[in-house]
Amino acid sequence: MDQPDAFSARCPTRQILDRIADKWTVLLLGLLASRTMRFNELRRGVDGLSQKVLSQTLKSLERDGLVTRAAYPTVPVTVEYAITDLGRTLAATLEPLRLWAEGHMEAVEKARIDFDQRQQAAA
Amino acid sequence: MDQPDAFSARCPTRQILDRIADKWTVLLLGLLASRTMRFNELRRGVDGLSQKVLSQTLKSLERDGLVTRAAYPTVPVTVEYAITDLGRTLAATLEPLRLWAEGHMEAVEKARIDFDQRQQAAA
DNA sequence: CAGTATCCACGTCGATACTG
DNA sequence: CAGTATCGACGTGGATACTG
Repeated sequence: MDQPDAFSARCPTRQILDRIADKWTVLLLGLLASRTMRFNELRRGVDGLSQKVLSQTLKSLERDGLVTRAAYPTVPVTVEYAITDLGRTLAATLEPLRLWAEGHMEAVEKARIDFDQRQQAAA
Repeated sequence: MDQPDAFSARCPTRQILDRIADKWTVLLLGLLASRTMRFNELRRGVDGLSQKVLSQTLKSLERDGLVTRAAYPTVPVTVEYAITDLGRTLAATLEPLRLWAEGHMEAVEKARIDFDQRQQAAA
């Protein structure tokens, strides 16, 4: 049987990589790794994330077995999102990514300025 | 001064996260981590990646200081893409992501089947 | 070989309004 | 509170053709 290989477009791994290598996935799993949260709590936790995309992303994460959704018949309804064991293993590999972005922000911004100046000089 | 915070839409970190949490970035840096490669070599190495998107992505990676581009005036022209030290630190955090996708592919696919069946049963 | 330029189909996203 | 439905603007991406 074939080895999983993300470099091959036909491998299901490719599609999974596309889903997990996603800004919102990184941030949402980052939040849920610390504790269970409600829908609007997540919405407030991730600035700039619309209700529609949050809803879509959570549904994908649930379908992929990364989070669970629990609805309680209170009035109004209460819904709790929790990370699964599988999701926790992913969150552990995603956290360094967020930390890299935060830690190397200045280096990247400097590189951009240098690059843009070289472009300017060439033109 | 503000702490970098990817959860805030205004922080530059967010934009950087958006660029690095990308399928093609993961795969391209994965290839370049092992050795310097030519344009068409990268194209062949990443199945399903169009010439246009490869070109765009490489330009972004170069601008962000993650890869370097060296053109040699041969006929026809030879262009070598190499990873930088900064890029290497990112590649090191991206590789676990690709490995996670490859390693947990079956678990995710199983979760999807289960989820879809529950949806079916509910409808 | 290593791109760029152009066109267009497509999906994604935000905004808005509505519901149990 | 936690969504869904609809719409329209937008950008992304593929296919194709062309260039130094």
